[in-house]
Amino acid sequence: MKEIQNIGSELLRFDIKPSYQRIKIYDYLLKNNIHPTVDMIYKKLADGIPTLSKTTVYNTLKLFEEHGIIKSVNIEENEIRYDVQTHIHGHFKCEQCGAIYDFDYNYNDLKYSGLENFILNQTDVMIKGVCKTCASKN
Amino acid sequence: MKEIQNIGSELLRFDIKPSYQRIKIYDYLLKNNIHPTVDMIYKKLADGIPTLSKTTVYNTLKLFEEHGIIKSVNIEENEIRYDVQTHIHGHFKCEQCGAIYDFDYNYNDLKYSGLENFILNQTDVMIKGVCKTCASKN
DNA sequence: TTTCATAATTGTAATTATTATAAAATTAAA
DNA sequence: TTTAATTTTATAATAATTACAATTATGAAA
Repeated sequence: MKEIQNIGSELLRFDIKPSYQRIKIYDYLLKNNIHPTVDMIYKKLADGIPTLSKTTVYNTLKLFEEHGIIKSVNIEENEIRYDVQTHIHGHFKCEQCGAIYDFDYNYNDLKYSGLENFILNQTDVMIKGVCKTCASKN
Repeated sequence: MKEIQNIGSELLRFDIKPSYQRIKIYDYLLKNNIHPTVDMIYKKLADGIPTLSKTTVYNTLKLFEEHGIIKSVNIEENEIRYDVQTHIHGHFKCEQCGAIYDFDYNYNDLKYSGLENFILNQTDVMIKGVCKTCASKN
Protein backbone atom coordinates (compact mmCIF):
# COMPACT_ATOMS: atom_id res chain seq x y z
CA MET A 1 0.00 0.00 0.00
CA LYS A 2 1.10 3.52 -0.79
CA GLU A 3 2.23 5.16 2.46
CA ILE A 4 1.60 8.85 2.83
CA GLN A 5 2.66 10.49 6.07
CA ASN A 6 0.86 13.74 5.50
CA ILE A 7 -2.09 13.54 3.17
CA GLY A 8 -2.56 17.29 3.03
CA SER A 9 0.93 17.97 1.76
CA GLU A 10 0.66 15.11 -0.72
CA LEU A 11 -2.44 16.77 -2.19
CA LEU A 12 -0.61 20.11 -2.31
CA ARG A 13 2.22 18.43 -4.20
CA PHE A 14 -0.37 17.85 -6.95
CA ASP A 15 -1.74 21.39 -6.70
CA ILE A 16 -4.92 20.29 -4.94
CA LYS A 17 -6.14 22.41 -2.05
CA PRO A 18 -6.55 20.00 0.86
CA SER A 19 -10.08 20.50 2.11
CA TYR A 20 -11.55 18.25 4.78
CA GLN A 21 -13.56 16.20 2.28
CA ARG A 22 -10.67 15.84 -0.14
CA ILE A 23 -8.37 14.60 2.59
CA LYS A 24 -10.93 12.07 3.73
CA ILE A 25 -11.55 10.80 0.22
CA TYR A 26 -7.86 10.49 -0.60
CA ASP A 27 -7.24 8.82 2.75
CA TYR A 28 -9.96 6.29 1.98
CA LEU A 29 -8.47 5.54 -1.44
CA LEU A 30 -5.03 5.00 0.07
CA LYS A 31 -6.29 2.65 2.78
CA ASN A 32 -8.75 0.75 0.56
CA ASN A 33 -6.94 -0.30 -2.52
CA ILE A 34 -9.94 -2.16 -3.91
CA HIS A 35 -10.73 0.01 -6.96
CA PRO A 36 -13.91 1.32 -5.36
CA THR A 37 -16.85 2.88 -7.15
CA VAL A 38 -18.17 6.34 -6.34
CA ASP A 39 -21.01 4.71 -4.46
CA MET A 40 -18.68 2.60 -2.30
CA ILE A 41 -16.62 5.65 -1.39
CA TYR A 42 -19.69 7.72 -0.65
CA LYS A 43 -21.39 5.13 1.52
CA LYS A 44 -18.30 4.43 3.60
CA LEU A 45 -17.47 8.08 4.24
CA ALA A 46 -21.05 9.25 4.79
CA ASP A 47 -20.97 7.71 8.28
CA GLY A 48 -18.11 9.92 9.40
CA ILE A 49 -19.14 12.99 7.38
CA PRO A 50 -22.94 13.20 7.67
CA THR A 51 -23.19 16.24 5.39
CA LEU A 52 -21.19 14.61 2.59
CA SER A 53 -22.78 14.89 -0.82
CA LYS A 54 -22.32 12.38 -3.60
CA THR A 55 -21.70 15.28 -5.95
CA THR A 56 -18.64 16.15 -3.87
CA VAL A 57 -17.31 12.64 -4.32
CA TYR A 58 -17.80 12.95 -8.09
CA ASN A 59 -16.22 16.41 -8.18
CA THR A 60 -13.29 15.34 -6.05
CA LEU A 61 -12.50 12.19 -8.03
CA LYS A 62 -12.65 14.14 -11.27
CA LEU A 63 -10.31 16.75 -9.80
CA PHE A 64 -7.93 14.07 -8.51
CA GLU A 65 -7.79 12.43 -11.92
CA GLU A 66 -7.20 15.73 -13.72
CA HIS A 67 -4.28 16.38 -11.40
CA GLY A 68 -2.91 12.90 -11.99
CA ILE A 69 -3.10 11.67 -8.40
CA ILE A 70 -5.50 8.83 -9.22
CA LYS A 71 -6.64 6.92 -12.31
CA SER A 72 -10.03 5.72 -13.38
CA VAL A 73 -10.41 2.08 -14.34
CA ASN A 74 -12.90 1.23 -17.05
CA ILE A 75 -13.10 -2.52 -16.73
CA GLU A 76 -16.79 -2.60 -15.76
CA GLU A 77 -19.58 -2.09 -18.23
CA ASN A 78 -21.67 0.31 -16.22
CA GLU A 79 -19.53 2.12 -13.68
CA ILE A 80 -16.14 3.71 -13.18
CA ARG A 81 -13.71 2.53 -10.56
CA TYR A 82 -10.79 4.41 -9.07
CA ASP A 83 -7.20 3.46 -8.36
CA VAL A 84 -4.41 5.26 -6.49
CA GLN A 85 -1.61 3.03 -7.75
CA THR A 86 0.62 5.16 -9.94
CA HIS A 87 2.97 2.60 -11.47
CA ILE A 88 1.92 0.92 -14.70
CA HIS A 89 -0.08 -2.24 -14.10
CA GLY A 90 -2.97 -4.25 -15.49
CA HIS A 91 -6.38 -5.06 -14.06
CA PHE A 92 -8.02 -8.42 -13.71
CA LYS A 93 -11.77 -8.69 -13.15
CA CYS A 94 -13.17 -11.88 -11.66
CA GLU A 95 -16.38 -12.79 -13.45
CA GLN A 96 -17.61 -14.71 -10.42
CA CYS A 97 -16.97 -12.54 -7.36
CA GLY A 98 -16.56 -9.25 -9.20
CA ALA A 99 -13.32 -8.30 -7.46
CA ILE A 100 -10.64 -6.41 -9.37
CA TYR A 101 -7.01 -7.40 -8.94
CA ASP A 102 -3.85 -5.59 -9.98
CA PHE A 103 -1.15 -7.44 -11.85
CA ASP A 104 2.16 -6.56 -13.44
CA TYR A 105 3.01 -7.10 -17.06
CA ASN A 106 6.03 -6.48 -19.26
CA TYR A 107 5.02 -3.11 -20.59
CA ASN A 108 8.23 -2.54 -22.54
CA ASP A 109 7.91 -5.78 -24.48
CA LEU A 110 4.46 -4.88 -25.77
CA LYS A 111 4.79 -4.08 -29.48
CA TYR A 112 2.05 -2.71 -31.68
CA SER A 113 1.44 -2.46 -35.40
CA GLY A 114 -1.10 -0.14 -36.96
CA LEU A 115 -0.39 2.81 -34.68
CA GLU A 116 2.40 4.44 -36.65
CA ASN A 117 2.36 8.24 -36.19
CA PHE A 118 -0.20 7.93 -33.40
CA ILE A 119 0.49 9.63 -30.06
CA LEU A 120 0.09 7.10 -27.24
CA ASN A 121 -0.82 8.58 -23.88
CA GLN A 122 -2.16 5.74 -21.79
CA THR A 123 -2.08 1.96 -22.11
CA ASP A 124 -4.41 -0.35 -20.22
CA VAL A 125 -4.34 -4.12 -20.14
CA MET A 126 -7.51 -5.70 -18.82
CA ILE A 127 -8.19 -9.38 -18.33
CA LYS A 128 -11.40 -11.09 -17.38
CA GLY A 129 -11.66 -14.57 -15.94
CA VAL A 130 -11.90 -16.39 -12.61
CA CYS A 131 -9.67 -15.45 -9.68
CA LYS A 132 -7.63 -17.92 -7.67
CA THR A 133 -10.05 -17.90 -4.72
CA CYS A 134 -13.13 -18.57 -6.84
CA ALA A 135 -11.30 -21.14 -8.97
CA SER A 136 -10.36 -23.18 -5.89
CA LYS A 137 -13.99 -23.22 -4.72
CA ASN A 138 -15.29 -24.79 -7.91
CA MET B 1 -13.61 -6.10 -43.67
CA LYS B 2 -15.01 -9.49 -42.86
CA GLU B 3 -16.63 -10.85 -46.02
CA ILE B 4 -19.84 -12.79 -45.59
CA GLN B 5 -21.73 -14.05 -48.63
CA ASN B 6 -24.90 -15.10 -46.87
CA ILE B 7 -25.63 -13.34 -43.62
CA GLY B 8 -28.48 -15.65 -42.72
CA SER B 9 -26.39 -18.79 -42.89
CA GLU B 10 -23.56 -17.09 -40.99
CA LEU B 11 -26.00 -16.37 -38.15
CA LEU B 12 -27.20 -19.97 -38.26
CA ARG B 13 -23.59 -21.13 -37.98
CA PHE B 14 -23.62 -19.44 -34.55
CA ASP B 15 -27.03 -20.90 -33.65
CA ILE B 16 -28.84 -17.62 -34.12
CA LYS B 17 -32.18 -17.68 -35.86
CA PRO B 18 -31.91 -15.19 -38.72
CA SER B 19 -34.83 -12.85 -38.31
CA TYR B 20 -35.19 -9.77 -40.50
CA GLN B 21 -33.96 -7.42 -37.75
CA ARG B 22 -31.03 -9.64 -36.81
CA ILE B 23 -29.88 -9.86 -40.40
CA LYS B 24 -30.07 -6.09 -40.80
CA ILE B 25 -28.15 -5.45 -37.59
CA TYR B 26 -25.43 -7.95 -38.39
CA ASP B 27 -25.19 -6.60 -41.93
CA TYR B 28 -24.73 -3.09 -40.53
CA LEU B 29 -21.98 -4.27 -38.19
CA LEU B 30 -20.15 -5.99 -41.02
CA LYS B 31 -20.32 -3.00 -43.32
CA ASN B 32 -19.56 -0.36 -40.65
CA ASN B 33 -16.53 -1.49 -38.77
CA ILE B 34 -16.47 1.62 -36.61
CA HIS B 35 -17.27 0.10 -33.21
CA PRO B 36 -20.70 1.71 -33.15
CA THR B 37 -22.84 2.31 -30.08
CA VAL B 38 -26.37 0.98 -29.71
CA ASP B 39 -27.66 4.44 -30.51
CA MET B 40 -25.64 4.70 -33.72
CA ILE B 41 -26.92 1.34 -34.90
CA TYR B 42 -30.48 2.16 -33.99
CA LYS B 43 -30.52 5.57 -35.67
CA LYS B 44 -29.01 4.28 -38.92
CA LEU B 45 -31.34 1.31 -39.23
CA ALA B 46 -34.50 3.11 -38.10
CA ASP B 47 -34.74 4.76 -41.53
CA GLY B 48 -35.03 1.45 -43.34
CA ILE B 49 -37.00 -0.32 -40.59
CA PRO B 50 -39.52 2.22 -39.30
CA THR B 51 -40.90 -0.12 -36.65
CA LEU B 52 -37.48 -0.94 -35.21
CA SER B 53 -37.28 -0.68 -31.44
CA LYS B 54 -34.14 0.20 -29.53
CA THR B 55 -34.88 -2.71 -27.22
CA THR B 56 -34.51 -5.02 -30.19
CA VAL B 57 -31.06 -3.61 -30.87
CA TYR B 58 -30.09 -4.18 -27.24
CA ASN B 59 -31.54 -7.70 -27.25
CA THR B 60 -29.90 -8.59 -30.53
CA LEU B 61 -26.45 -7.34 -29.56
CA LYS B 62 -26.64 -9.20 -26.26
CA LEU B 63 -27.66 -12.35 -28.12
CA PHE B 64 -24.87 -11.89 -30.68
CA GLU B 65 -22.30 -11.50 -27.93
CA GLU B 66 -23.55 -14.54 -26.02
CA HIS B 67 -23.18 -16.58 -29.19
CA GLY B 68 -19.68 -15.21 -29.78
CA ILE B 69 -20.35 -13.57 -33.14
CA ILE B 70 -19.45 -10.08 -31.86
CA LYS B 71 -17.58 -8.56 -28.93
CA SER B 72 -18.32 -5.56 -26.78
CA VAL B 73 -15.62 -2.95 -26.37
CA ASN B 74 -15.42 -1.12 -23.07
CA ILE B 75 -13.02 1.67 -23.90
CA GLU B 76 -15.52 4.48 -23.32
CA GLU B 77 -16.54 5.66 -19.89
CA ASN B 78 -20.27 5.74 -20.41
CA GLU B 79 -21.29 3.49 -23.26
CA ILE B 80 -20.61 0.14 -24.82
CA ARG B 81 -19.37 -0.25 -28.36
CA TYR B 82 -19.55 -3.31 -30.58
CA ASP B 83 -17.04 -5.01 -32.82
CA VAL B 84 -17.39 -7.82 -35.35
CA GLN B 85 -13.67 -8.48 -35.67
CA THR B 86 -13.01 -11.89 -34.21
CA HIS B 87 -9.21 -12.11 -34.19
CA ILE B 88 -7.33 -10.82 -31.13
CA HIS B 89 -6.54 -7.14 -31.42
CA GLY B 90 -6.29 -3.99 -29.35
CA HIS B 91 -8.31 -0.80 -29.39
CA PHE B 92 -7.06 2.75 -29.65
CA LYS B 93 -9.31 5.65 -28.65
CA CYS B 94 -8.49 9.10 -29.99
CA GLU B 95 -9.02 11.65 -27.24
CA GLN B 96 -9.62 14.39 -29.81
CA CYS B 97 -11.99 12.99 -32.44
CA GLY B 98 -13.32 10.09 -30.36
CA ALA B 99 -12.76 7.50 -33.08
CA ILE B 100 -11.77 3.98 -32.12
CA TYR B 101 -9.10 2.19 -34.15
CA ASP B 102 -8.09 -1.45 -34.18
CA PHE B 103 -4.44 -2.38 -33.90
CA ASP B 104 -2.46 -5.59 -33.68
CA TYR B 105 -0.12 -6.53 -30.88
CA ASN B 106 2.04 -9.49 -30.08
CA TYR B 107 -0.35 -11.34 -27.80
CA ASN B 108 2.03 -14.20 -27.16
CA ASP B 109 4.76 -11.92 -25.85
CA LEU B 110 2.49 -10.50 -23.17
CA LYS B 111 3.72 -11.87 -19.84
CA TYR B 112 1.99 -11.37 -16.50
CA SER B 113 2.96 -11.76 -12.88
CA GLY B 114 0.49 -11.87 -10.04
CA LEU B 115 -2.09 -14.01 -11.84
CA GLU B 116 -0.79 -17.45 -10.89
CA ASN B 117 -3.67 -19.97 -10.60
CA PHE B 118 -6.09 -17.48 -12.13
CA ILE B 119 -8.23 -18.56 -15.10
CA LEU B 120 -7.83 -16.04 -17.93
CA ASN B 121 -10.77 -15.85 -20.33
CA GLN B 122 -10.40 -12.58 -22.19
CA THR B 123 -7.56 -10.10 -22.61
CA ASP B 124 -8.03 -6.53 -23.81
CA VAL B 125 -5.35 -3.97 -24.58
CA MET B 126 -6.64 -0.42 -24.77
CA ILE B 127 -4.65 2.66 -25.58
CA LYS B 128 -5.71 6.27 -25.43
CA GLY B 129 -4.01 9.12 -27.23
CA VAL B 130 -4.20 11.14 -30.42
CA CYS B 131 -4.73 9.48 -33.80
CA LYS B 132 -2.59 10.11 -36.86
CA THR B 133 -5.20 12.33 -38.51
CA CYS B 134 -5.69 14.57 -35.49
CA ALA B 135 -1.97 14.68 -34.76
CA SER B 136 -1.21 15.97 -38.26
CA LYS B 137 -3.79 18.76 -37.87
CA ASN B 138 -2.15 20.16 -34.73
C1' DT C 1 -12.12 42.12 13.30
C1' DT C 2 -15.01 43.06 9.43
C1' DT C 3 -15.68 42.90 4.59
C1' DC C 4 -15.38 41.00 0.32
C1' DA C 5 -14.24 37.78 -3.30
C1' DT C 6 -13.27 33.27 -4.39
C1' DA C 7 -13.57 28.44 -3.97
C1' DA C 8 -15.77 24.25 -2.18
C1' DT C 9 -19.74 21.81 -0.85
C1' DT C 10 -24.40 20.55 -1.00
C1' DG C 11 -29.13 19.20 -2.65
C1' DT C 12 -32.06 18.78 -6.33
C1' DA C 13 -33.24 18.07 -10.87
C1' DA C 14 -31.99 16.60 -15.46
C1' DT C 15 -29.66 13.50 -18.58
C1' DT C 16 -28.36 9.21 -20.52
C1' DA C 17 -27.48 4.26 -21.11
C1' DT C 18 -29.46 0.15 -19.98
C1' DT C 19 -32.79 -3.29 -18.25
C1' DA C 20 -37.45 -5.13 -16.96
C1' DT C 21 -41.83 -6.21 -18.34
C1' DA C 22 -45.83 -7.25 -20.69
C1' DA C 23 -48.48 -6.87 -24.87
C1' DA C 24 -48.51 -7.46 -29.83
C1' DA C 25 -46.79 -9.54 -33.90
C1' DT C 26 -44.51 -13.08 -36.25
C1' DT C 27 -43.02 -17.69 -37.10
C1' DA C 28 -43.11 -22.69 -36.90
C1' DA C 29 -45.33 -26.82 -35.86
C1' DA C 30 -49.25 -29.89 -35.37
C1' DT D 1 -56.30 -23.62 -39.45
C1' DT D 2 -55.09 -23.74 -34.70
C1' DT D 3 -51.84 -23.59 -31.35
C1' DA D 4 -47.55 -22.80 -29.13
C1' DA D 5 -43.22 -20.69 -29.05
C1' DT D 6 -40.34 -17.01 -30.38
C1' DT D 7 -39.37 -12.33 -31.59
C1' DT D 8 -40.35 -7.63 -31.61
C1' DT D 9 -42.17 -3.61 -29.74
C1' DA D 10 -43.50 0.18 -26.51
C1' DT D 11 -43.39 1.82 -22.13
C1' DA D 12 -41.79 2.22 -17.66
C1' DA D 13 -38.14 1.54 -14.28
C1' DT D 14 -33.24 1.68 -12.80
C1' DA D 15 -28.86 3.47 -12.11
C1' DA D 16 -24.69 6.22 -13.03
C1' DT D 17 -23.44 10.67 -13.99
C1' DT D 18 -23.80 15.64 -14.84
C1' DA D 19 -25.83 20.40 -14.57
C1' DC D 20 -27.01 23.94 -11.85
C1' DA D 21 -27.92 27.14 -8.37
C1' DA D 22 -27.88 28.02 -3.51
C1' DT D 23 -25.27 27.68 0.60
C1' DT D 24 -21.17 27.40 3.23
C1' DA D 25 -16.32 27.83 4.09
C1' DT D 26 -11.89 30.01 3.25
C1' DG D 27 -8.45 33.56 2.83
C1' DA D 28 -6.89 38.08 1.81
C1' DA D 29 -7.44 43.08 2.12
C1' DA D 30 -9.03 46.99 4.55
